[in-house]
Amino acid sequence: MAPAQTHASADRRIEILKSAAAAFRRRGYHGASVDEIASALEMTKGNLYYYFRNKEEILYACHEYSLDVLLALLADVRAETSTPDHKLRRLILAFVHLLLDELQATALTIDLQALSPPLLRKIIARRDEFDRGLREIIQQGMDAGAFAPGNPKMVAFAVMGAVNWITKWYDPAGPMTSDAIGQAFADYLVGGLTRMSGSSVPPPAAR
Amino acid sequence: MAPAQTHASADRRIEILKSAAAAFRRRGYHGASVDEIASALEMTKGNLYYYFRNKEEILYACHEYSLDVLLALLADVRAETSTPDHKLRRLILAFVHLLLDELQATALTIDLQALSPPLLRKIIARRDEFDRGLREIIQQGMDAGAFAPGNPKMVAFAVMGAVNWITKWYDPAGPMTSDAIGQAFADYLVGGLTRMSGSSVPPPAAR
DNA sequence: CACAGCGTTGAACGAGCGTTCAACGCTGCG
DNA sequence: CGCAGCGTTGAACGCTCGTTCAACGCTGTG
Repeated sequence: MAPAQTHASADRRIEILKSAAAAFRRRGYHGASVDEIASALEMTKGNLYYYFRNKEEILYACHEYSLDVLLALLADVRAETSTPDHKLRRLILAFVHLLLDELQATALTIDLQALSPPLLRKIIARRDEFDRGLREIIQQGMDAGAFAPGNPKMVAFAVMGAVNWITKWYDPAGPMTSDAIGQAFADYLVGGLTRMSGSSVPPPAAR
Repeated sequence: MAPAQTHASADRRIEILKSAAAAFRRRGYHGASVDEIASALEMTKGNLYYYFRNKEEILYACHEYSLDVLLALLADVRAETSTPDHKLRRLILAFVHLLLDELQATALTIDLQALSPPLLRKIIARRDEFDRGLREIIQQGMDAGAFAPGNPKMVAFAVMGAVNWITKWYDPAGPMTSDAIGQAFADYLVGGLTRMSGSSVPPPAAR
């Protein structure tokens, strides 16, 4: 009946990850204490070690979880049969939504480099996978002439930066809902690439 | 003869700040040890306390220094008598250049929230000043019809995010020079806003 | 009722790190 | 030459925090 759980109460593990992600976002990996993560859940820090081997494994699991979610989204968008600009738009909208409403605004922002090399490599490999997917969409748009020509790698980095940076200023109590932010970002980041007609309008004045 | 120095060897202080900024970027504020900062300069950690009261003051000075540089740039650009799109373009180009070549790729990225409230407030006030300046330029462009209409606050956040994020992936030994990155980002981030004619072309297809 | 084992506790340990400080060498001035 | 003081040293202290672990309660099963 209950959903598949590899070992001990997977739900509890996820609660811990959410608390940890929030703490890591606020204070950074080294700044957040294990005790702080536990207290927020009204458990003792010793108890965390029943679910995770150590603090690093918690960080690793946070990144894994975020990447699971984001790569699933990417696969979803890729499978669509629509134009690159629709794909990019949907990707940004959903990314912002996931980031703010599901991932404790934390996804790819927290200290990757705190991980030891073997774990680090695994995370980087998957993050690169996401990057490549994003670049592919942008490249397709450029090839089709729907997007202004440019370096898709740089554009992808710019998009990722703009979106991930939201973490730094977003205030759930602020005037902008996560939806409104997503719309505004998609408008700017996709609209800015899109050339009016289906054909070749020259790139903007600036050289 | 020597340039103005408030107290003890200002040059030495700046060397320390550079080392600290680099360490903070790699490991984060809490992850970087005072000893690590000192060792990189072949000094002992005790000696750092001759120049700074404590670790927090070093972090504070890093932010102050970065903001000095960036606000000077902003004032410079503001004083120009050119169109908003030229201003924005120049701001981005120079920001990228400063960030990568002068500020150890560290500017606004390092744990602000590690600062105690009084210091934090001072930094945030100046960062907001920069934000306001950026928004103002964007607003002017929208008012003049040179930029597509939108929420200038969101656009400003997106630009700041894209640029500051460079820190996370930039590799001085990589294929892209800081200049090339600046060009690519300015093309995308400004070009994306710019509407073709001087007048009112409707915003892109997507709603 | 007895037993098993999962989830939990809280105390204790040990390492790392920020910070302090008394003492030292070096440089330049009187 | 002797003195003053700046810049530097390195050892020591104390606190925080990650991690360990033996012991405990609770729940459900035989």
